[in-house]
Amino acid sequence: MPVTHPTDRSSRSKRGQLRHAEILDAACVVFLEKGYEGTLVSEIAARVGVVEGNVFRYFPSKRDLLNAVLHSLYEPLIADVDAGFARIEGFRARLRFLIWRHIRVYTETPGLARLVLHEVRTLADYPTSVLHDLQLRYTDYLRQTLQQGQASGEVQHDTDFELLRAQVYGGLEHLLWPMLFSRRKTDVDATADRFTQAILNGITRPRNASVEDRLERLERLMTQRLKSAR
Amino acid sequence: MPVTHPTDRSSRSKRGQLRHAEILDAACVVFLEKGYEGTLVSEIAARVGVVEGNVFRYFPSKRDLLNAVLHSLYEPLIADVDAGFARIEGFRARLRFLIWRHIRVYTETPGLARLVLHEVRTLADYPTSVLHDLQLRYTDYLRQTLQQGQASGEVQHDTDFELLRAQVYGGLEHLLWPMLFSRRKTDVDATADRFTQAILNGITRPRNASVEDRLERLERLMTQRLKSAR
Amino acid sequence: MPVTHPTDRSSRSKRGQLRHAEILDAACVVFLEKGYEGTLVSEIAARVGVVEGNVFRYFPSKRDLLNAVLHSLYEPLIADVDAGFARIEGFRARLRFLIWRHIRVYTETPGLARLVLHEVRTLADYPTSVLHDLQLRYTDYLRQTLQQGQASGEVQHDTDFELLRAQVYGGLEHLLWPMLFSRRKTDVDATADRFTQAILNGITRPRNASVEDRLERLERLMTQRLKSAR
Amino acid sequence: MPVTHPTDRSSRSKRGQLRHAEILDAACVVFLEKGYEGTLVSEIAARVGVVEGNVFRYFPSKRDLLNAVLHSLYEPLIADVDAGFARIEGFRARLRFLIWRHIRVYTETPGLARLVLHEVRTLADYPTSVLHDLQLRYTDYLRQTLQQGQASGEVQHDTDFELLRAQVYGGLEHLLWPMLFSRRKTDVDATADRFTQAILNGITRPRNASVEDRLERLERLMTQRLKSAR
DNA sequence: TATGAATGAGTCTTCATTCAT
DNA sequence: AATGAATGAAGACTCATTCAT
Repeated sequence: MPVTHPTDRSSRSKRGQLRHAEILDAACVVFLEKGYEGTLVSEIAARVGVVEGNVFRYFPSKRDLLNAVLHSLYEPLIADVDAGFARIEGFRARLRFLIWRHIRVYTETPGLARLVLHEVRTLADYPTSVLHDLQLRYTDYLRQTLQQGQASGEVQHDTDFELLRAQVYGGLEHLLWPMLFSRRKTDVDATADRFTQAILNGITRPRNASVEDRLERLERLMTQRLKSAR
Repeated sequence: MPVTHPTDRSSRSKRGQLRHAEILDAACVVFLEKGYEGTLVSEIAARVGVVEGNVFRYFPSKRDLLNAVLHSLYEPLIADVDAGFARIEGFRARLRFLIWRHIRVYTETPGLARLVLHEVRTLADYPTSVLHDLQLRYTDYLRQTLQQGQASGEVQHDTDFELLRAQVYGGLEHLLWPMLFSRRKTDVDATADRFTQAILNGITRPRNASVEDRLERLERLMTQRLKSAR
Repeated sequence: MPVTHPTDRSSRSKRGQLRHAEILDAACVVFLEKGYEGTLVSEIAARVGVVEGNVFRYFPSKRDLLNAVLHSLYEPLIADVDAGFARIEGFRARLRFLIWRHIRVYTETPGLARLVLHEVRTLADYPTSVLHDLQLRYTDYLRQTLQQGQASGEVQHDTDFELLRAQVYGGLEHLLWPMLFSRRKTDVDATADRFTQAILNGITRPRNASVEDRLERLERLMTQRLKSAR
Repeated sequence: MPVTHPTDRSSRSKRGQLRHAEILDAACVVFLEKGYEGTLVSEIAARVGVVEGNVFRYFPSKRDLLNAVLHSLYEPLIADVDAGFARIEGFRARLRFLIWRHIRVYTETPGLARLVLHEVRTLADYPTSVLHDLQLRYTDYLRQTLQQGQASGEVQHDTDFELLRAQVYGGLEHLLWPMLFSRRKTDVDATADRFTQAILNGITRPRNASVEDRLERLERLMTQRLKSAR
């Protein structure tokens, strides 16, 4: 699954590849910090220590540079999720993992969410963009998890994936957004637990919790009586 | 003999009020379509058919114009929600109403969500902005609804409002976002039902689906017992 | 010496004359405070309580309004200097009066000096302007005073008026300019005395300070001589 | 690998330095001719033959450009005055030199005085500006000269430096101002002589010139008589 | 491969002045 | 005589991108 760029990597010298990476790293930092519009190509260049125009030797446009940055951030993330999937089994555990991992994106790469949601998705050409593909791949693990839950009977059969995806990623986005600006550290595990719980069971009280208890007791009693009566 | 300013509504002629409204309408269209940064004051002016500078007779700055637009969109929305609350009773019905009404915002004012979430909230001064107040007022109905649900015992007592709000509005945002670009009409009622259901009950199958089955069995047993006891 | 304006005064109603004066007064305040460029026609209008465009019914342009303001300020000033001249006699007393009166302009109408020197004289058409005439009339009293001093033998016959005028008004301008921004009150009389002294006698020590000493000695000698001669 | 900015002189190519100088020269001409407000950045650019925005590669703002212009004009001037001071001794000669040199500023750099006095000193931030420093350095030579004159007994001990400075630079400004618009050449030396004379001795006739002569004669006579009488 | 100069199309905002009513 | 809407010509500053060297 090699990363490919419009400019053929093979046609670049060792020095050139280094420069390419330097610019990418610098762009990463600046884009995450300032967003797309707020980022100046000149600042990226200055950070690398090259001249403004030189950036365009490596990336045809600011937008292409952004795409490369997104690519470089998403690929390891997706790989990490993939590894988690290989390690973790069970519908509930996997759902919780996906949520937990996503929260970590917010805490470890603050700015990525903003960049993706508030800057890039706005651009008119989003549906055809590189980012769209990356997001599809990233969210596909949730689709698999849902299917697994349905197969195991833990999840209702008619649960809509689109809706679930919206709930998970949209909900987390709103929940975590304010954190980007607050000083408080987020308790990743606790937040993941609460959120997963809400997704799984909703907010209503199991109305018949005590009913069940009573039923169970009754059944036990009856069964004993019936046995002993025989 | 008070000093009058263009912003004094009282000091504006019929024609002036009309122009004010025209500019506001045009700004509304353009802001919703292109976002804040993407909007040119010159385009708004052109749409109305006046010179660019004339816009500033009515609104001191581009930002003020945006605020006026947001105000003009939110106020009737909030009023409508308020009316709904006066009409509708019961925790479940109200929750469903809030969700249903929010979906209608997306279908009837596509772009508002994007404008609010992807453009304005990004601006550094958001917390002190007019929009922030409007959003607080808008989302407060959900807070009331949650409290009502907890009071009536339908909702778990420890349900976090922040989390619920994130789930509802964040989830709907993600769910409805693609609709802005698709041609399909959204079935507002069906979507509201499904979403409300997900929020209330989560996605897992109710473990106690067989309560009735078991009751039936118990009844059968008891009946037999009584018969045999005779 | 009636003040004449491009718009014939006779063609204006009583109300119109009042408005004319109101605008002039307001303009006076604002021009003195903010300078020419810094003054907005709209602010003048607002101060009067009329609409921006209405100012132009009374004064064809901002520049004309400025001229009228300068006129209204200089005429009484010149009249006052004239009255002083009728009252005061003698070269030295008159020179001191002119200096003293000019210092009062700075203390009583701060802003006029700035307006004249730093704003108006800069304009390319200064030499042909109304202001130029007013300044000529204002400074002519110094010319008369100089001639009087020369006639009485108190002033060197070849003293250049241009130079004297420059020394007096230029020197005072520089001396008093910083005062416009400082909080300290100026001692008008003391300043006038010092300045007049500098103009009259320069800064060097009178070589003949000891004339009286020497006269005294001579008188002593003569007295001794006469005594011994007896 | 330091981050380089256009303002780093070291990071500029030969061509860049040339352009820098070209812009500075053009700005010098236009600022001196039209003043600060009257100067358009676009005109400076046009004069150099570059696009308007390119000016901002070399000078961050119009105001910075002005400062650079003032710097480039004052520094050689101050250096020249300093050299004059090293060459010339004596209170009178130095005062005359300062006046003479200042007149040459007006004849050789017409517009500088206007720029400094009528445009820049007006700006609100003058006291903290580059110009303020330059002016302090420039006028400090007069302060030294005054002290020297007082030390040698040629100048009254209570002469106020503020007043002298005002007389010299304010007087010269007024005196030379009309020259900026006249066609006549100024006789620098003659003007310097006259002005210095006025500053030193004022305008009044040495009332007791003949008195001294007579006294001197008397004293001589008396002394001789006394000697011979013994 | 890199530099740094140059471009050009904005972008919001200001304000004296005119004009229809 | 007054209103207030409308105009139009700036005017400083930005920034992605191109290009000659």
